[in-house]
Amino acid sequence: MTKLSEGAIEALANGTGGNEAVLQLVNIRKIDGGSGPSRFRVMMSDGRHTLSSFMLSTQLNCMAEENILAQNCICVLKRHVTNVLKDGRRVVIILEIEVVKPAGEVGGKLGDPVPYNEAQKGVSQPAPAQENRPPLQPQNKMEAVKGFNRDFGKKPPLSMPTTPGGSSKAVPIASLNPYQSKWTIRARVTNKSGIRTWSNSRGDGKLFSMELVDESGEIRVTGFNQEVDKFFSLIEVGKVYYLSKASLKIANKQYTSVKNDYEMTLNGESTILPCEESCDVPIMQCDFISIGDLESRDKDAIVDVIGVCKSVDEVTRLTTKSSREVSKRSLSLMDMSGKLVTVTLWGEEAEKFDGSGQPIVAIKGAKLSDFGGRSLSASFSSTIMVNPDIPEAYKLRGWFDKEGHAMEGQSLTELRGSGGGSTNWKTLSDVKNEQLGHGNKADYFTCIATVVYLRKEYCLYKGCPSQDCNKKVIDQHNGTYRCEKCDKEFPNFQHRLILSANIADHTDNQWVTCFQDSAEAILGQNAAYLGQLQDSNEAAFDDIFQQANFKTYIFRNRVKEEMYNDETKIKATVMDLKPIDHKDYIKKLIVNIRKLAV
DNA sequence: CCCCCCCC
Repeated sequence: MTKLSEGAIEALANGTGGNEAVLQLVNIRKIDGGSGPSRFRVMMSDGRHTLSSFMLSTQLNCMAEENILAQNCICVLKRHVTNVLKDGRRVVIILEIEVVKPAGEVGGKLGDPVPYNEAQKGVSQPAPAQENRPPLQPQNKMEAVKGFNRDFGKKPPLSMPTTPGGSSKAVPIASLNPYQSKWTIRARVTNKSGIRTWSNSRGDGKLFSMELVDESGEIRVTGFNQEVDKFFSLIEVGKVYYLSKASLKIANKQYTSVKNDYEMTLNGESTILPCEESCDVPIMQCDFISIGDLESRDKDAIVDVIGVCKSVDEVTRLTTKSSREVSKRSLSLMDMSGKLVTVTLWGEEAEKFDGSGQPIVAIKGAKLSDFGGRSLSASFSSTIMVNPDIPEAYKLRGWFDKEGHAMEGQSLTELRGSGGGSTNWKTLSDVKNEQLGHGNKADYFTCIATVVYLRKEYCLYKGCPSQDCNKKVIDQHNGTYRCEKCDKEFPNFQHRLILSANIADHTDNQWVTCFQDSAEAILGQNAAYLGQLQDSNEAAFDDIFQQANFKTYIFRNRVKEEMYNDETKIKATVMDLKPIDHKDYIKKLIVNIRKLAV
């Protein structure tokens, strides 16, 4: 029998509620979120009182939508903040909640709770303390120390300071929303961009952005034009500021790992003041995932990782496809999963990185790539911390010095190319005999093979014209083309290639799929021209396919098991191909012959 | 109001 935390509702209603209260959900209701995400209002009971002024933070909406939070379920309130409205009423925003008994396993309403209302507050003031129940204590020590949500409305606790010069209190970042405009937060700057300019059809200007953190959460802030002039030079990474009044809008998650549904835009009303006194605002909010778990994450996911820098490469300069010069440095991180992953740093981060002494490196907001299996890229929005002063870092340091240093570790990033590791050369029969690509992960191999057949049917498709989308568009037969991915209609499309090729070596043959770049390389023509030719000159189009046959290349392929109506098949995709460098190839053959001779 | 994430 689950026991509810009697008295918890009264404490929460008075802003003195702690965490870990066991409550029953009495009612949950979706309210119109206007232009923002929908919100859920929740009524909770502690068996004695009910209170309807709970709001689910939007991050937890899925718990309501998936019916995890449903009428009658028993929950533990793990983390919350209290917001005081203009009229003095309090709203309890649920930041973290755990269902300990699902709705289906609870018969009905527990006890006979009556609605708690503000009127009772004055009368029953000391009542809860006299009762025979343990006081509500946060179980988590960290929360007890930081405890910004206890004692709300009494003396200002450490993390809920009085604003500079003033009467009001700083509010937690997690409580910010677009519907309240008069607030001050106190937060630490964890990341600050440079000044960037832009120019497009909608205008031009300059901007900078930064990331802020406090005990409750984090948020991204952007300043444009005048706000750049006003605030950019004031902001220093690592320092704490009071920030008042800015616009909140829905964050576009595509571009950031900052865990907040909103982001902030500085406006003419905004003020930023450095916080001079020392305080316990955290350094950074990270949600580290184990390096071993990177294997199961999707490509392009934005993740936080921490590991020992086992090895580091020299910095190199390279020119990008768009002929930009950039510095690059790769390093290898290992954690207690015993797995290693290659991380690429760019630009200034690459230049200034010092990996000597195998430091602990934490990266917030790294992008997961599927290059060579799994690798990470620390991009402009990432924050790199060397030997950060956080518990995870000390734990890893201790582990590595004691036992981790002796481990070989297993890399998720397959080394290949001339530097570092060796190319995984296979014949096509090896690929089948060794069952490459079977199991959950993809395998990569390099082979020398000859194109023996190209399927010219369906090799061209109408692709989305927007940059880097490439998704197939739907011809609406009214002169417009719809892209489901961009959710837009266009007056045009661009031809893209997806070419099925049969390649063969002396051992076997294999169907492979070539996308744009590799297909263009095989056909020796670009997709736009092929698209044009397909409709205008069939003979010339056919000829291109004839000419492309029986040419030999070095293919780097990826093989992976895929499901096609209940049947698993191995799908091979060409990652890249290049002509044979005969000098290199002969060297390789000589090495192979020597091996046989031993 | 931006949204650049690069290379093998």
